[in-house]
Amino acid sequence: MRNDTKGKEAKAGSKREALVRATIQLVNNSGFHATPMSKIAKLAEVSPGTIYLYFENKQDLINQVYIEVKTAFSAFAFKDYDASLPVAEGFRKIWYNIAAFKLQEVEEAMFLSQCDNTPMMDEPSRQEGLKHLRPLLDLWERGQAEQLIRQVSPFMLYAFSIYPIAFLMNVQQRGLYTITQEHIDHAYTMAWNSIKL
Amino acid sequence: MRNDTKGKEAKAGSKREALVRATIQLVNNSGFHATPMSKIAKLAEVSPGTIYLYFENKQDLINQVYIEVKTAFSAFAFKDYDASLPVAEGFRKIWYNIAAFKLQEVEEAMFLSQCDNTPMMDEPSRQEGLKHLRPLLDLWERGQAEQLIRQVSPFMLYAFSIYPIAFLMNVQQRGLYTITQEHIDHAYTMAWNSIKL
Amino acid sequence: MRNDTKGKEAKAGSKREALVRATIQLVNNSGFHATPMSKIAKLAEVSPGTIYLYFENKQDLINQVYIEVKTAFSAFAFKDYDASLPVAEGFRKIWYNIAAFKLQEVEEAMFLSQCDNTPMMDEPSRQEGLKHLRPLLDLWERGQAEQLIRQVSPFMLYAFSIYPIAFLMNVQQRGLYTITQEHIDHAYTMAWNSIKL
Amino acid sequence: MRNDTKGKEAKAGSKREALVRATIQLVNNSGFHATPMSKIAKLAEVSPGTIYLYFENKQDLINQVYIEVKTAFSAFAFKDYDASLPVAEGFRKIWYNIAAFKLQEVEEAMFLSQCDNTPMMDEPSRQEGLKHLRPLLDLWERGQAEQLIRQVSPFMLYAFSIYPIAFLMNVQQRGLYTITQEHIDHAYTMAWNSIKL
DNA sequence: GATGAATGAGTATTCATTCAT
DNA sequence: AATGAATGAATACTCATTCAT
Repeated sequence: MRNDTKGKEAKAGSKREALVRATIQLVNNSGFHATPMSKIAKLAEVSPGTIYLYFENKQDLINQVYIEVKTAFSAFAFKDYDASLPVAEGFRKIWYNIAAFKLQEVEEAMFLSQCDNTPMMDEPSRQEGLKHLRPLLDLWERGQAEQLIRQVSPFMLYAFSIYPIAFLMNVQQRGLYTITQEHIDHAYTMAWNSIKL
Repeated sequence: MRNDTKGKEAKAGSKREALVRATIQLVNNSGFHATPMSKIAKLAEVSPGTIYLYFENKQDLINQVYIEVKTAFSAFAFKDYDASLPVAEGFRKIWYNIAAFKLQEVEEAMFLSQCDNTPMMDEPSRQEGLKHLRPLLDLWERGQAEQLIRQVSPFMLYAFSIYPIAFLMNVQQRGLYTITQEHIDHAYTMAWNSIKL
Repeated sequence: MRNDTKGKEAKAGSKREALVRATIQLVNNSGFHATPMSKIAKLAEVSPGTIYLYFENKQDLINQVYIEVKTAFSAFAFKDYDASLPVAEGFRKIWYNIAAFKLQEVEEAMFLSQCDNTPMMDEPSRQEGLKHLRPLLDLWERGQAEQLIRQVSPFMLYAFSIYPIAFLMNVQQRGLYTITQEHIDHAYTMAWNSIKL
Repeated sequence: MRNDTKGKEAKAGSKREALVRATIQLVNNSGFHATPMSKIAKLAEVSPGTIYLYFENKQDLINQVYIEVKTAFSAFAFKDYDASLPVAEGFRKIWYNIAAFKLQEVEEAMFLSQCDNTPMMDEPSRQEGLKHLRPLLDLWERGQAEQLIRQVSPFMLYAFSIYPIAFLMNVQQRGLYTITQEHIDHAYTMAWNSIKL
């Protein structure tokens, strides 16, 4: 059912897509430098040479994948979010969105986590990725103006309210811990308690 | 003036030490797989062949370095800590110790952070590294029994009170943020607020 | 404005021509093996696949280009030459023609020079190219019969009277030397002095 | 007789030497870009990786080989030459030396010829190679001052008296022509006739 | 005829590891 | 213990060639 239809249904761009998916998966399992291009090609059912039709080189490949996943992440994070919401409600919305992403879209989330904690990413792409958080930063600023949020750097707010979710995801991924809806609700409370005034 | 004194001042085992230091530094800058053994040897002023007198292979090298740094970390974390201290005081002590480590011993801290967020470490070594946190887990258990600490998994407590420090360190390391004593005090409050009942 | 006119002005066969021109230019700059087919196609504003409509493969491509340029060369060399001319006059005519070719049609001349000094050409094509010099060899034979030209192999006559022009062209091409009409006249004298009796 | 003694007699530097010889031979037969490093290694009976112990990369390899062969060439060219000799005698000496080199040390000579007529060499190395001809240029200058040599650029003198030898070598190498001592003497006369006043 | 996406064999180069000294 | 020259398997990337459209 795959080979026979490949030429037809899998139109333009499908190979690029397959490569992106393969990259995420393999980098998650082995890390960037331990993942050969040939393996990526094989998993994507594509010739090694084909990679270079869509990406300039290995670095460009993860750069592009990173941007793409980061974009998907923020789309997810701000889904149904409205900047006119009250601060507490807005934060709750975003926080639950991010938690949902990290715990459902595990592959993507793990990939981002590795990119963000490793020297494999080059600085320009990292900067590019940061931009996407703008609405959250704006929300926090508003919250601080309204005396609802602690008067500390957004880095600090992020560290204590968002970053912990990544840890929980990692731990669950390694099979050490299983996160239920109740856990998530607890986690939200802890996040909010740490940043609220 | 270098060669002639090397043999004297740098007794037996000094080469191992130099290799460990070199590994930490280079892995921080480039990642595990992007760091060649030859570079490690060069920075340690040692022949490539010598590495294999002290370590079985590359994987064994980072494994050993990881354990070593993790041990140093916990020694630091529990310095002057006494299990008979009241919970709040005990936590404060440990938390400030860990923060001091992360912000002063940056090289070691960054190395651990990379090990913990990357597939470069094998599972046994990872497990080995976890053991060192025992006293903190005990403290939390006691705190929960005394109704001082939230009734959630230690993973959750760790995620919201300890893990954020690593983020702050990363951000400072990248030159995006400078952490003062005042920031640390704020951070402590946020950490405590998130886990206290 | 490019695509719509291509089909009109550049009738059939124009693509082949463009490919030949592109090949000459690129091989001059980088050598045969350092010139990818894709680059040739790009410079000729043609698809890579199109090359194989006109040429069997890469080797066939330079073979054909070589023959073509060699043919153009001899047409140039024997322009206005008449086998009934006196030997000295006939040689002068041919020599100046060749000099003019080498110094005016630099692209073609450099291409030939590279083909003749490199293992990139296969022997059959090389032989094919040699045939074109027949009239010059005949002239020399006549000159020897008339005791005007040294009794040595035509290879020797060629080496000392014709081959040097290629060197001058190379040197001028590299910007080390500029050749004026006066230089050419001197060169002719030197050529003639070396072969005359 | 080779394998059994390899480890002993073939001390330091022997591998480099073998690589240089292999490079000359293979580049002569196939050209620079058509010669894979692996083939060079195999012919030199050395591992591919070993090449990079002695040479930075492929370009550095031919650069070094070129300089080395060019140096051997000029040592040969000016053997027994004494700047105090009369011009005609000095030129005869050098010319015969060069002819001897080109016709005896065919491998080296062919290698130089290919380097000098191909874009494979980078400009710095080419310049470096040129320096070696100094004594010949000095001799020509003196000859011009003494009204013995034509008042033309040394490029022209070289083109007509030295460069032709390379052509004869090529032709002989291809099996089209066999050069005897008598031919050489003729050639010398032709060379001298072209540059003398 | 013409295209250009796709291929996969081939290439330069790197690097963990060994071993004779 | 220590060295470092040597290895060769592995890797990123290129490019001649094909073929479905």
